[in-house]
Amino acid sequence: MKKELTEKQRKVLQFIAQRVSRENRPPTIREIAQNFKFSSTGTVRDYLRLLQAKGYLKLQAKKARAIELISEKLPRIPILAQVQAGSPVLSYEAIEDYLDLKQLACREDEQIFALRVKGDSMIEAGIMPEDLVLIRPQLICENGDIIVALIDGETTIKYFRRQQRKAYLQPANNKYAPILIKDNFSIIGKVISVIRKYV
Amino acid sequence: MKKELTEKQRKVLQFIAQRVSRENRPPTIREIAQNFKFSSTGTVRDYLRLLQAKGYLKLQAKKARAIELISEKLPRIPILAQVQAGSPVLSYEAIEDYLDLKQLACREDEQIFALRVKGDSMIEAGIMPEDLVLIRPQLICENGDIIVALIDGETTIKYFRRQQRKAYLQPANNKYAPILIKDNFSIIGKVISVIRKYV
DNA sequence: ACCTATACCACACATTTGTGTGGTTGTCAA
DNA sequence: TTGACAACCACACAAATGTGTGGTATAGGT
Repeated sequence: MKKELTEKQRKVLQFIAQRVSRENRPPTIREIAQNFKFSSTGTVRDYLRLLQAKGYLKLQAKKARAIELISEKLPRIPILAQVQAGSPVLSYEAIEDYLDLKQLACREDEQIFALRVKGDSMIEAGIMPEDLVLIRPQLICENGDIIVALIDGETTIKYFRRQQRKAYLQPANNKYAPILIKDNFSIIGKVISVIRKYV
Repeated sequence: MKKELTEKQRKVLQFIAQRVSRENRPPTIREIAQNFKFSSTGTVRDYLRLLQAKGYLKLQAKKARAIELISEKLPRIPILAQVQAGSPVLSYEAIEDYLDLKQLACREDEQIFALRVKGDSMIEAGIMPEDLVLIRPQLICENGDIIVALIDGETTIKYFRRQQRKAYLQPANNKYAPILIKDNFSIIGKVISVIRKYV
């Protein structure tokens, strides 16, 4: 079922994918023609039909911008199991999975939000200052969760630890001591993800 | 500049946003009319112009499906500067920015890929085992970059350090010693991002 | 009573856009 | 040499689509 693409065909497909990603809508046939300096719309139509025949996209007849990309065939961010010498060859065996950025934030109906980390209290858990942490709001949490809590009016990110009848907010930095939870405390949510960007 | 929407106007905007999200392209005027059972395209056009005037979207004249949503007005993942008590109220002042997952991987024409981290050699840089690191392939790098390199046939993530005429791969873990770069060495790319998911 | 805004409708029109027909050129394998 | 396929072009046509003009009805404010 899966058929290989020529270099040119791949470029056409990639152009469409870029447009969808950047402008949130597919290009028209004439926009594609313009990009590749084709003087005939027929050329593009032939490409589209070919790409459709090979299963890379689906066309809706007589609709404007009716190119539906088949997502499983799109260039995505592959998670590689192993890297070979030279330029990273994307051989089939090496691809462990694909990264889906959308699913980082899970469901759309959940009110996920992000916080920028201040301070080094979770540094031993790999949460560095200036990292972004994604938070799923929830009022209860389990022992060992990394949570965002409000204590004495201040936001803090810590491990949640329960021992016998007591609960603690525990930093991941031996410079700081655990905080016994008493009053003036509320849980904001659970840290579900950490994101860091370099430069 | 920012003006409030009526219930109906909000529903029209929401419908457009849903279509963009689900089908990766905006609806046509007639598709909107059909959804809301408007018998005239003029009705929809009036809504669109109104929404444009209020800053919720931008129309491109005489183009099909040319509705560009103004993203800052759409529900996204907000990066909060401060969190208030109770459920996180998304007050205007608290929102520092919005998280754009797409821009994590930068340009699409770059062959970004991801690796799952094995081992604890970069743990003091906040890169933990099982984290995903996004890699931008490049053959040269600067002093201090965190890079993925192939040394003696093995993939490794380290700091790249240059001193006088020598270059080292330096772990971020004092259990391990820096590795002097000699032969059998090639740079795969630079670590541009770190992503961690809990549960 | 008058003005403004929202929320529609009907219909014509022009442009955009997809589609069909019929080509050319070159390569590669049978 | 024939056939298949990639990679194009020119041009006409019809359908999809946005736009313009000119309406009606209702509600709220002044």
